[in-house]
Amino acid sequence: MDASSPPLLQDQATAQRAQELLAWYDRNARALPWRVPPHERTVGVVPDPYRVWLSEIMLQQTTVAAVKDYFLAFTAKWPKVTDLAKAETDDVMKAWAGLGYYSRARNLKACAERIAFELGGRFPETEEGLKALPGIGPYTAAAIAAIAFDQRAAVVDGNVERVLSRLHLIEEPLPGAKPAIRAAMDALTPEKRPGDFAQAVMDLGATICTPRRPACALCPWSAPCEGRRQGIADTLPRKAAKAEKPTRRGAAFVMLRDGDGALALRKRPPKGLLGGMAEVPGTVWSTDFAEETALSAAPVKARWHQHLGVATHTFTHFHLEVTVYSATLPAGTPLPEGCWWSEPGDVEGEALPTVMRKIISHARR
DNA sequence: AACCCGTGGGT
DNA sequence: TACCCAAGGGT
Repeated sequence: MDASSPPLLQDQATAQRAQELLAWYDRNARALPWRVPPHERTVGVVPDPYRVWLSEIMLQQTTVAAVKDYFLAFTAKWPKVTDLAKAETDDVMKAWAGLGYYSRARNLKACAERIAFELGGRFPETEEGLKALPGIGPYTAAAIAAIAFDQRAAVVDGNVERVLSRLHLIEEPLPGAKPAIRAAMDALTPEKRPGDFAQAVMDLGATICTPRRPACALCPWSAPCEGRRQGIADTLPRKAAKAEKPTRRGAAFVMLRDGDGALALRKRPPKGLLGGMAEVPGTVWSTDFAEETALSAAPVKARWHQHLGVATHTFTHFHLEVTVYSATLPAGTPLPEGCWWSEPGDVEGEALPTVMRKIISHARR
């Protein structure tokens, strides 16, 4: 189905349903740093596509609360897409550190360069054009097209899946239910204010139609909601059971320079887990890590001290336990290839993912 | 198509 | 505590 053409099934009841949600949104829209509030949009204020794009990338699988400060920091540092395009990749990775899913940061930089240097500094205004850019998939392309360019696009994220699976009592588990949900959103999305409509469904999902204990009494779609009528709204959408997470183990070697306490770091390979981020040198993380032989993997000969316990972290698909060793090296000790010294005041600003900050912190115990 | 890819907050 | 989940994309 082509979202750019009007839906054949936008009958009167469907149109009214959309208008009821927009009216709710006019009164209840969340105020967010990247958003133009509905009352300003009606006066002709249009959101900056750069800010819409940046926020949408940051919000991929990431909560509003976590994104806010990063968004403000990025837009203060790089006010326009051309600023971001001209930035050093390392600086972008440092600014992204802690937000997770680091391929987003690399794609963000690549996308900014494409727009600044190949597209004359302008974002494509269609879903198709947007989706051709790195880091922009079906959801993000639709969201930018609708929010920044008033294109009628079916924006489907996790909120939309939850709200519409309840509204229409779609009981097929995800991801199988995606086509039906997408069709439902397409049928519901109005010609006018498609961006506000998308954000309205998302706000509804975030504040009323929540995963657990939805506040159906406050919902503007309470009356037509089939899931509520059947009393099973809070069980939808159904999802396939997920595999359990194995535990991987490894060791990390915290090298401190005698005198100033500088910390030795190195850069991870550009792709894969924590790609392109800084790390404390260590072993690979595996399910059959041999604790006894860990020290033989130390990057330099030194008096290694093993810290009690382990640093733990949980990734998307595995748990991690890291045995932490530390040593103080005499100033002038040559570092292994690829390592650098990060001085105490600089460590916080390095492109260190959260797991590495935990490991460094553990070395103080 | 199924798997890989982070993190923090809520329950 | 352990699990769920969040404005998903790439391969």
